[in-house]
Amino acid sequence: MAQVRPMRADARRNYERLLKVAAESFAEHGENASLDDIAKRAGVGSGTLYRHFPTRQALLEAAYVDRIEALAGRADELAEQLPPGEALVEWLNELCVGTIQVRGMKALLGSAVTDGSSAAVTACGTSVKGAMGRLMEAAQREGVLREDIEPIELLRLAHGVATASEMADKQGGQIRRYLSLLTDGLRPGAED
Amino acid sequence: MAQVRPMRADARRNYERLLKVAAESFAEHGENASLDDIAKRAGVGSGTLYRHFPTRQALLEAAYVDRIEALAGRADELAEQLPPGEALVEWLNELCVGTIQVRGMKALLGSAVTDGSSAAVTACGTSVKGAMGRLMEAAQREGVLREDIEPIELLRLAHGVATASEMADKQGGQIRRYLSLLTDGLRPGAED
DNA sequence: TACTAAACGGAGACAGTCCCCGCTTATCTC
DNA sequence: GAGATAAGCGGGGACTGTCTCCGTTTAGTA
Repeated sequence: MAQVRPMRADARRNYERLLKVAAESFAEHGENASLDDIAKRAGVGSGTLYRHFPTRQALLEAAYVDRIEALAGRADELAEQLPPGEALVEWLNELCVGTIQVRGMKALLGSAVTDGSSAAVTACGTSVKGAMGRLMEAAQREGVLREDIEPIELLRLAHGVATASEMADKQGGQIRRYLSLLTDGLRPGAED
Repeated sequence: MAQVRPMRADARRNYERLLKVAAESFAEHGENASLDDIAKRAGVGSGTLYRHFPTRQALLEAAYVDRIEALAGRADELAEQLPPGEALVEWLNELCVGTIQVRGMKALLGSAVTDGSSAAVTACGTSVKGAMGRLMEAAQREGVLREDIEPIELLRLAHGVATASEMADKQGGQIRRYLSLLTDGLRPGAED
């Protein structure tokens, strides 16, 4: 392991400022917030922004890692409080809510489960995949979830459900409805 | 009804050229193809493009209406050839394939089923909704599709499935897989 | 042929991305 | 503390794209 010398104090300061401003900007303007504008608001030149975060993805990820980690943590919390099947559904719901309501997170979560996404994004997707995997295994042990499905597949489907819900209602009011259509299937008799 | 005088010959010519070039460009570069570039390739100024098609949506729609009509027509064809349940699934599959493979159509179909989309787009979505409605009714009459679901909901879910499939594989190789997860549901025993 | 309204087209204002490179400054050494 | 040095800064500028405005051209008409 190569010794990494610590960041220079001014660099660290700027890095942190950028992260803070970026989170605000993405929340306010969505994933396409102007990067030059973020740099300006943080009081740095655009060169500085692009040095710290070479791509929009990189900045997006850095700005939201903690939120995503929290989401992953939430899975284990739910697993303790609810029976496996319900915990899974509940977490899927929270995942979809986050996807829709926290602007900018959709792109991030999306690319985390997309084939061929960058290694950097993969790192951030790993904990979400792990969380999903744990919930699914528990549900499968209980016999309430089919065996022939992978965590990444369900993550993608959740993203799809979020997309569908968003088309119906920007606030995510249809998430539970569409989620239940997915869990129950389209055949008759599935209606509760 | 006000008499609409016919388009001037040069205007009509340009209109048609633009449409042709636009379809090619969207196919090649996706929904974000440069509009100025389309104008250039069609041999007209950008002013002319924006006069005929005030927004990207308008151009996208005009370029793909025939394809969408064809898709709607395909529904009735399938309805004649297959039992209702299969016809529905088959059409959903073709819908998803189109959504993914014909670049530019995703945005269009998406906005057609989105709450609050423009009147212009609504017109183009109407025939798709009609086609979906007919297939669903037949399936419901046969008792192979739950009763408590609307055409627009299934269109949105199909869009979601297409989104999910696209994340797995840009070519749409997973469409049938994800579609079957939707139709069968996530409970055990649904695996065929 | 001459008129006129319809239509054209491209210059230019604006916004965004991203890189380059001369300048500044934090940190280390003595 | 003073000086050396490389890490880091920052904004100018090239580029790409959107979209409008308005002087010019031309199809259709009489």
